[in-house]
Amino acid sequence: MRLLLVEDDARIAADVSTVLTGAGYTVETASDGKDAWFLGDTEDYDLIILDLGLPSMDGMSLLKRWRANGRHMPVLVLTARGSWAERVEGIDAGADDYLPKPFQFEELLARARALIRRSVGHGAATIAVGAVTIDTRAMRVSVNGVPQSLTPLEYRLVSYLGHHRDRIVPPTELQEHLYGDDFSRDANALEALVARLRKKLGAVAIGTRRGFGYYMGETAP
Amino acid sequence: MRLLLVEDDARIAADVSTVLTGAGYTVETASDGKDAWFLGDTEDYDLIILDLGLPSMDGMSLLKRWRANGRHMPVLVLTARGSWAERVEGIDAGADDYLPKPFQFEELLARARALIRRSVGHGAATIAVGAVTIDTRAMRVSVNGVPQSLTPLEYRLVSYLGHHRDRIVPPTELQEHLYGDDFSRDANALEALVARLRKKLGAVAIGTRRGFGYYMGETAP
DNA sequence: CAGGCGCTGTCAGCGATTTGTCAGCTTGAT
DNA sequence: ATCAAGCTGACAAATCGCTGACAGCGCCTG
Repeated sequence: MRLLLVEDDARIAADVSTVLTGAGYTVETASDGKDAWFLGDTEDYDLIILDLGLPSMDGMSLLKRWRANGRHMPVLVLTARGSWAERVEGIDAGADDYLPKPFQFEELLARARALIRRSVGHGAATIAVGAVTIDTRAMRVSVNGVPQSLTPLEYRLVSYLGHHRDRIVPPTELQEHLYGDDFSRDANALEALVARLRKKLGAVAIGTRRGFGYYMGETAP
Repeated sequence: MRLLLVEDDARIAADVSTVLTGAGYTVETASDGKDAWFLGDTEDYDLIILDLGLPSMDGMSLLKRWRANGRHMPVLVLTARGSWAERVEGIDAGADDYLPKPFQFEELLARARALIRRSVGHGAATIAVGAVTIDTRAMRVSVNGVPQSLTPLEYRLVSYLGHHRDRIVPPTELQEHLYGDDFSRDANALEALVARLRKKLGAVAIGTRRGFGYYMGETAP
């Protein structure tokens, strides 16, 4: 984990840095606003610890400018104990957490852990099979990077096949998944659906094993 | 946005609930640990506000059990002003933020906003999508800089879609977050609401993906 | 307390899209 | 070569979402 500590008081910076390093983080330090701005804007940190009241650019503007530039890393703001109005401003400027000075190092560490823990695990759930990519979060499917417009039923079908890639899925299983317990449909409905899908995703995207079912990906001959 | 407030003191619960509702949230309340446990474990909330010291199960265990079950919605913990050691414990148990009582309602709101926007992945308090700008702090929406007067329900809808921009939001999810557990309404109520909103924000502000849901922003065809 | 107003849910009808069905065709296994 | 499984294009039916109108409700004002 890589942290940026923005703090102008050299002694505090050294102390905090020591504690953080001791806790297993890689710590870089910026002592003035310009450095901080540059580093925060160009480098990737897992967390930035930002002291308000810096020379050459105040911390609040720094934070606002990072956010305006679309930087989403977690930021923990350190500040002198202030009024709640000040805290509200800091939070709305895009701070993720706020710690009044003086603070216990344990509390700093706990909050740092919490922020880092929260920022991971936002992984995009996408499945890629051949040229086809399924973004399950956005419910969007693309072929060679080109987004396709699928109907709800079509999407459910690729999604199911994608989740069960490299496996032959029997038609009965697909019917069950697509239509639930509603038996009324002709067996051909599924075939027609597959045909329409292949037209959008490319003929090779979905394979047929005669007598067994459909599949995406690789299956033993 | 749908919130769960866990608070055993009925008067505090009523006050806080009123404030939150006024700020445009859908608020549900649990007054004891068992209810809270069940709701937090089975329902989808954008934020849980948790008072420590409940009858029948204390807040800290509640939080730990949710986390152990893999629930990672943001949780804001309310507690009597305590030692930093207690705060550290709360944070390590999985709390996302911590607010000592007594507190100013503005600060509660600011922290709630911060947690919600962070959990959906952006840093700033205003959300801009196309011509539409949502100021979550002032609860104002403008189109091309021109402020619009929205009804409370309309605001909740844009707000939710804005927070989840570039993502298709299924109608069921919207119903849940607009109406809470009161699911008595006709599906058409939502459609009517969208129609009214489009009349104010412009037809292109909110997109429809037939069979999937509504969205703001880019979800290329 | 009455009246008015704004908000929101319900209804009914309309297009447009999606999906099932049918009929004929292609393909692969034996 | 034969036959059944699977494919495809066309058409019809079902579904979904949009809209304008209306009504009930709560709230404010006079």
